[in-house]
Amino acid sequence: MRSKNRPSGRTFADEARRKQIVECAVEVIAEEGFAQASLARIAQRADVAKSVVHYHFANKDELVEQVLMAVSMASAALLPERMAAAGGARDKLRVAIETIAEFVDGNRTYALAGLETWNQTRSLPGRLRLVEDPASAGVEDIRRLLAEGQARGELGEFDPHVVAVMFRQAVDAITLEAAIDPNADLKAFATQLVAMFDRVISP
Amino acid sequence: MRSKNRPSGRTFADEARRKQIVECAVEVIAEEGFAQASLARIAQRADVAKSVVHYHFANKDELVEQVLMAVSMASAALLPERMAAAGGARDKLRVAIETIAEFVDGNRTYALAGLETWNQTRSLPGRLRLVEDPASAGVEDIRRLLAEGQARGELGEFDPHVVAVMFRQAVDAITLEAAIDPNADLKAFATQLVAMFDRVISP
Amino acid sequence: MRSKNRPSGRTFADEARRKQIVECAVEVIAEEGFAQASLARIAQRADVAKSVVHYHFANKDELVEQVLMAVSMASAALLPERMAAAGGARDKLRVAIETIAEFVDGNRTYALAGLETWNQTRSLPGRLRLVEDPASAGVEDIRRLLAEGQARGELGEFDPHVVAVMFRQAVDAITLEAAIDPNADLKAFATQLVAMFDRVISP
Amino acid sequence: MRSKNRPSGRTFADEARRKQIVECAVEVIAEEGFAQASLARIAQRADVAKSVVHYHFANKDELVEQVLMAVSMASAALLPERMAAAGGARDKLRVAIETIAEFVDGNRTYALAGLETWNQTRSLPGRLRLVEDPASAGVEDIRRLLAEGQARGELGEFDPHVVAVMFRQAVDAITLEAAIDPNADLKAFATQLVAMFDRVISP
DNA sequence: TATGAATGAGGGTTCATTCAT
DNA sequence: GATGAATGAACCCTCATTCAT
Repeated sequence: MRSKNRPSGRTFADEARRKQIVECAVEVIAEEGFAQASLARIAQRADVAKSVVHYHFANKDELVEQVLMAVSMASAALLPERMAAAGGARDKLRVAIETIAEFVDGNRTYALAGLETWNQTRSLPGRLRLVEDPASAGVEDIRRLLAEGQARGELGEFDPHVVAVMFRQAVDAITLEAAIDPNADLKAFATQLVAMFDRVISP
Repeated sequence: MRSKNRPSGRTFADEARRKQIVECAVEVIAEEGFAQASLARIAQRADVAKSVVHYHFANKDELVEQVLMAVSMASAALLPERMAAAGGARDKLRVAIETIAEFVDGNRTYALAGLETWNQTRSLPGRLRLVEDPASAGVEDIRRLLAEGQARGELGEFDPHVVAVMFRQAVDAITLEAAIDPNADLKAFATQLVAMFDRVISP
Repeated sequence: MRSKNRPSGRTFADEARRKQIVECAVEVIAEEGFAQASLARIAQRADVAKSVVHYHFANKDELVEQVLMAVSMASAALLPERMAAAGGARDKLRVAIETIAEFVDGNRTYALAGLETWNQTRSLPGRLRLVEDPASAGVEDIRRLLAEGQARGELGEFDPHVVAVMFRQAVDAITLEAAIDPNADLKAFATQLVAMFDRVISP
Repeated sequence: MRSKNRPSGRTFADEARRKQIVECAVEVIAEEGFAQASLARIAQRADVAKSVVHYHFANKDELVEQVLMAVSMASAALLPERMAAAGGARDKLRVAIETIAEFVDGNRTYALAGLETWNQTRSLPGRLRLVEDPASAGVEDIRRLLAEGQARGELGEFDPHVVAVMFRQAVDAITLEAAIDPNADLKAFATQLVAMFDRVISP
């Protein structure tokens, strides 16, 4: 199994196949749900044999991990850059919400797959996590951003942990909104979220 | 199958067994995850044969439905009464959050099982819902409460739908907090949530 | 188990229950097929508990045996008397066909249940027969009737065994005809059968 | 599942395994009865895992369908050709009976499996048929043959439907004769059947 | 008498995984 | 690189049967 023996020495073709399979997994998960996303179903969608999936991924867990990775990559593509460009903590939070909403809007499949997968593989006591929370930009990062904003006097009084957690929940809410109603106006939804968080963290 | 022949005329003993099995299902779901909660695993926990579960429940869906019911019952026991007793919309929201946090705190297993089950059975396009969202007290109810508060001039300017959605997310957040950290101080968490929502909806 | 301990000392009520259950079994078998006729389904139809069936019958085989018996009894009620009243072998055969057709016509449920049950319990090498062929009045009896008719010079030349076998098949054909087409004119069908057999066995 | 992806593009080896499994199913059905022919039992006889059967057949119905097909193929191999070669209707009927008897004689397992399967899957009101009656060469075909013979003046007076039905019953009778007595002289049995039908349909 | 409750064996089916080619 | 074939474990479910009450 290449993926185990020389993790960094993969062929281009290799890499392409992997990406294709992950892509198909994302689609199946988003459209039919995580529970329905069997290897057979994914392979069928990729129009390859079931064993091809096992040739490229050591086991299903690795594929799921890559799905999470792929979604994480895709969603976080613009985020750091844009947040860095933003002025203060308030602006950064606004930009984060808007960017994520924009991403979800343009990549509903990825977003929904990420949420589905994340929910189904959430760390339960005893169950090991595969990767870090992909879609939420990291609760801890946000918490720190908020705490620093408070320290700088830019933000008002509130519990940074709770607000950071609710930020992650807001991200999920955007995706859920998209899943429930394919015609939902996510931009407007995001605007209202920004307004809400702004009211919470303003001095 | 009693559950088919006389759905409303169940024996005490019958009902007791059903409750016991539902209880075991709740525990397995909470501790090992919905996907791991096979009938075999649940029966094993109840220390009965697999077929006993089928004797008391027509099929797995009925059992899952009862799990959702049980959680819903348990969580909603005090909520309506307390909310009715509360003064205005702000107070009602505060009471709701505090009551739910109190419930989750005292019934972490139930709360987590509810969230797990709810996530796994969430309506995907094409998938039918069994029962209404149990843990969240109904987004629509909250939205109406908020909208009426605004109409009365009691509350400020904000999008009632978005805030209602975030209220549901807050409820989930409480449960997740409890799941992630068994020692989490949910009362404090709830207090901060109340503060946050209060800032959002105040005039 | 009464039915085992004192086979001839059954209560009236006992006997009535048995008959009722057998009757329900007949109906279920005829309407839904032998394979679908589980004890649960039969008990449900009789509006009694599944265990009641086991109280009155040692096991399922005994119930099936009784079904075969009941059908046999019902179908053979008039046959011997009418055949005895008939003149020669040709007349006896005619009367037999007509009587059976009449019975099937008036008791399609019984007839179909008999055929279904008989087919499913037919003696395979290794499998023991429960009772003798109920619906067909006995191939051997017919063979003897035919052979004696030949010996007496009343009938022509033909193989009594083959014709007897085909007589049994004719009986089944009547039932099948009724099963396939609920509006089939069995009387006419029987008339044609009589004509056919008459041509075969006439001198 | 090959059988789903490319139904007409099966490998040789694939086809061989399918044939082997069908063959084993035929044997189990013939020797132990249709009701006893579970996938486990069939797989056991084929000396493969139960899941192998599911790899080659989508479900049990497809396997049963193939059993019916196989029996049908085998039994009808020579029939059309030989009947076409026969002169008139009387000759065709004679050839049909003799050919079928010959087939049953040389393929008792197939014949019995066909009869068992056919009986168990016979259309009850509400039950769908998988394929057409395999073993009986089609009642309707025979009826037409007879009616045309009558129209041509080649045959005498009789009900073509009833005689066609009895022809099918004769075919079953041959198989049953073989099942009841492994040493039965089917050739002689067929000869007598031919004589019988000849007497019926001759002018 | 009657039955509610329980059970183990077995049913068909799906699945992730392995392996020879 | 790729895959067809096979597998065993586990899944949900049905069944005839038993037994205490």
